[in-house]
Amino acid sequence: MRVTIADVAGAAGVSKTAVSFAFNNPEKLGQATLERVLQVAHELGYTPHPAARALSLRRSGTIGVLIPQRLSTVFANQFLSELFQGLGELVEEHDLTLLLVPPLAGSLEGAIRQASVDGFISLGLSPDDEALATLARIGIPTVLIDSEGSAEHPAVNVDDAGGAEAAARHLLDLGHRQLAMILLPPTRAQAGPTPTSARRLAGYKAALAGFDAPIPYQVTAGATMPAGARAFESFPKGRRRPTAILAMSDMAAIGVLGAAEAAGMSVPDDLSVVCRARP
Amino acid sequence: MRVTIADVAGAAGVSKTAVSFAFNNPEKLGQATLERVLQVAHELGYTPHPAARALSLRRSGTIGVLIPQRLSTVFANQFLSELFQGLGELVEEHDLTLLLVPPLAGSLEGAIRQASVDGFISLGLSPDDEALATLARIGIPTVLIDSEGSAEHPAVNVDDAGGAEAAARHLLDLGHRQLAMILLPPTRAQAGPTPTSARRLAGYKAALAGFDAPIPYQVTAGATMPAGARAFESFPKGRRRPTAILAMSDMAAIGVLGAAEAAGMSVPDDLSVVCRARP
DNA sequence: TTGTAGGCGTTATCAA
DNA sequence: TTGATAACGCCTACAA
Repeated sequence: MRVTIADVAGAAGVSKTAVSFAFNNPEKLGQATLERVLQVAHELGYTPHPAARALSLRRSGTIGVLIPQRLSTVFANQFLSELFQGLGELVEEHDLTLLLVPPLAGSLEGAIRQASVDGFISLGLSPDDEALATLARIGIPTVLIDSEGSAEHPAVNVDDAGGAEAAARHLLDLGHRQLAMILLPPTRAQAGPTPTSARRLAGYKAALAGFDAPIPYQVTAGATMPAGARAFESFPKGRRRPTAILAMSDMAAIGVLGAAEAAGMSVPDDLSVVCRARP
Repeated sequence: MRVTIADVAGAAGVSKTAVSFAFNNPEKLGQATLERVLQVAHELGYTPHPAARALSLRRSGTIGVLIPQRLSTVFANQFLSELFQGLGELVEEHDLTLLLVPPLAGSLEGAIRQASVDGFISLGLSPDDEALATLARIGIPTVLIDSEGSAEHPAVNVDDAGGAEAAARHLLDLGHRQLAMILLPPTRAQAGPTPTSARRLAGYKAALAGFDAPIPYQVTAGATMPAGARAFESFPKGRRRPTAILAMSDMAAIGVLGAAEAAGMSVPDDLSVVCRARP
């Protein structure tokens, strides 16, 4: 049986209040009482029950991270990995803990119910996901990352357009005029370019608007090395051969590097390649 | 204000028990009542308070993972990453969630107190860590990974000796007789070989015992590529040149690969290299 | 089938 | 400074 505050109070010959104070408001207790209570508590191995504490304080001290993917895929993802590093440092500063909340038996909503958290951080949840509505109804503060914000849920997002524009301008500033863009493929869910792809493309175009360069060659490639290599093969040859590549996917860019090397080209001497760390 | 079970009961015109049953023992309710309660609960956005539930059920539905390192370092570690993949799948099967518990303000003990968990999995905690004693006193079931087990705490560990023996035997079976071993360096904390290094070395020796091979060349190298390259440089030349390497560190092994290639050797034609995925 | 009441372990209010 | 006592929100015998 777990040692409760009453056990400690009994053993130390004081009231439950005194024991509680010993842990939470030590200054409200006499020196002698305080020491005795703490001593007894330690001997008995007493620790406040977190759930009882959370219930009473109406605060659990943990932040939940809503993960729409399976937990197993999270750790392989470079972007998420870095995100967690930052989150980890941040919550630590505030004496909080992180609760990773992947879908429970396929459903995020079920998982949300289980989780005793003070707030959620949601990763890339679709804006129309049921879970977000649930969260709003229950009234748990939630911040979105990588998805469209809404009235009840503020969002933090990567500046796709700005980043893309900076990347493109960098190449143009270097003097490159024959560019090639490797775009992200549409996802299965929806036809047409993904919002991310569209925003980055807009950024590229914004940069180009300030320069007198021919329209860049465009090709779509999945986020894999072979896809990147195929994209490289598809580039125009001769005069219109691109001298710089804007790749939206890291993996595709790596594929380009390999293909370029195989073709006897040197990066960055013969070819410049820019990409993003985001998948 | 959070919607409670009483609010739902009031709105639906039933008792709190009925509402509770609707969620936990639906079969104990009449069809009509059940539907009405569920309907009202949904409209009001009611969800059982996890802390209250945990307190009452004496079970929180989450497993804590005790991480002696800072959370930020965890995601960079290949071994831990794979471990989490497995853990993630496992807890999911049982409708549990994983709570990552890094040191809170530098102290694991403080973090343990915050965490409302049914049990802990501890990663590489030193057997004499205060936190383990605390855990035992409080009485939270705990399993150790990567550390010595004890009476109160069972442990799950990598079979260092067995794995090393298998690796060495594999090379010997391939016909190699001139082996080199790249051992792990002692940690700063203690002089002499680490327990891991010692167990693997014992495994290597056990394999060698069954073969008529000269005593392998031994060199110690840190878990870095340059250290591996230096180890390669230190190998004997000529007749006693090793034809196969047993490396205890992946990174060192990669260093060996690079150095071998630079030296014009082909792997595995001129040299065999075996290593382990564990850091 | 439904309702009443007590307990889970803390914290916090209010007297003493 | 200390000690009862009432929340906190839920679950669950037990009784009706």
